[in-house]
Amino acid sequence: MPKEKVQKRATKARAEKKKKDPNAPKRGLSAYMFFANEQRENVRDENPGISFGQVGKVLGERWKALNDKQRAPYEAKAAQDKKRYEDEKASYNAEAEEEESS
DNA sequence: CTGCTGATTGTTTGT
DNA sequence: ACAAACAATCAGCAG
Repeated sequence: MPKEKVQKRATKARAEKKKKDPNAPKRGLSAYMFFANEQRENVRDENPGISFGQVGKVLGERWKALNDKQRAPYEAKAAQDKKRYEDEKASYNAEAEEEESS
């Protein structure tokens, strides 16, 4: 039984308001982002002139259409991107510590 | 120790 | 510049 995850997001609105972190270490991207970067061209190429709504949906379908192996490269990228985020977090931690020290 | 939540990431298109 | 569908994420916090 999947837990009803009511994901309510408002994009930038959150970053603008809700002040949580001093330097906000923004996490890394997600497999979808890398996958979209490659597929977006392919999808639009097969669906010339389709609107964002169609592309977005079709894109998602294709994403899952891939096997774990196909997503592997994207997940791998996501993993690497996450590492990048780790660096931000590191700086964020250092800064937070410094601030505390100060 | 475990799980939940929130914030975030990038694409497309349109105004 | 931002809004939403599309999907992943996953880090930090709390009981």
